[in-house]
Amino acid sequence: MPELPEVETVRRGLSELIIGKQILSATSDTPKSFPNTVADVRQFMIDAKVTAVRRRAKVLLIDLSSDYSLVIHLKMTGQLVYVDAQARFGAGHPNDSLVNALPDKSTRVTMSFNDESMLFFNDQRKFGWVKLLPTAEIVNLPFMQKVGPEPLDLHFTAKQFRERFTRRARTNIKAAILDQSVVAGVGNIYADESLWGAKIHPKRLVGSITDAEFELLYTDVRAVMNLSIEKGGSSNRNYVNAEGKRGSYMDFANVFRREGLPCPRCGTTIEKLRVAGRGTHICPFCQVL
DNA sequence: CACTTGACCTGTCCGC
DNA sequence: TGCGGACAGGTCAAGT
Repeated sequence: MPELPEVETVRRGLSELIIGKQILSATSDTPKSFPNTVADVRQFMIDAKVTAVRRRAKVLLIDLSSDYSLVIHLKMTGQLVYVDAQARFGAGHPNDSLVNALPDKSTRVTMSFNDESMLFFNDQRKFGWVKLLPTAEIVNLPFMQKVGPEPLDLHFTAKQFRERFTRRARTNIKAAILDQSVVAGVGNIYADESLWGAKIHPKRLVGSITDAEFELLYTDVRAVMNLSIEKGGSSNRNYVNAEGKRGSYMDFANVFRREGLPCPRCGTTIEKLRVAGRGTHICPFCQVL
């Protein structure tokens, strides 16, 4: 899924597309994907206007004028795709190949707005979810309580970054950096990319990593995420932005899904291994145990 | 507590 | 062409 840069890309897109619009309908055939009752939807969602679109870690928050919010996690294969009235009804719209097919068999939630535009939550694997909750209760959710700091926060320092890892000293760095309670938003792609950037082997124990290496990792996590946001995220398989378009970060990836190809830094053949239960890509020359 | 593994789902790809 | 198994961007609930 969508890691921080992909969710941020969706957030930015939706901010431009749905703020101020009034929700006319919201339906789902998949209770697991959208557990709220019809009565809740009617009372707190229908006729409400979108007031803001926010993000915390990999969670997207759509605030409504009812003081409720849609809390959305895309997990592995979730998409939020907006379709405007012209794309729905007009012929030859530039977007039509991607958005005219909606809804499709992976559509889990369908919403419509007062300008005849629509928003679809699609999710092939059904791991993701949309939940309608009072805005004030979001901070009390268990995930929100324990999630770590935003790595792109201007006030987040390298020292704070390093100190977040002390609790996880006895595990490997890949497992630790994927742990959302350590730092928010890093997933499998950006874990591999940033560890390559900092020349740290993903199996290195956290306790063995030096301050200088943490400084590099801090810099690379931020650099990789900023670049990916600039490129509209990574479309490894399913990911698309709010307009149904793919991101291009994978064209700039150094190791992720590049096994068998040369390391851009030294030319050594990139290898794939398994670390923390996840497919993991390294340069065996740049990243040593 | 910290750490590891399996479960949740659907779809695709790869080897036989 | 079919079938079985591994694997896929994430998190949780169980185990130890």
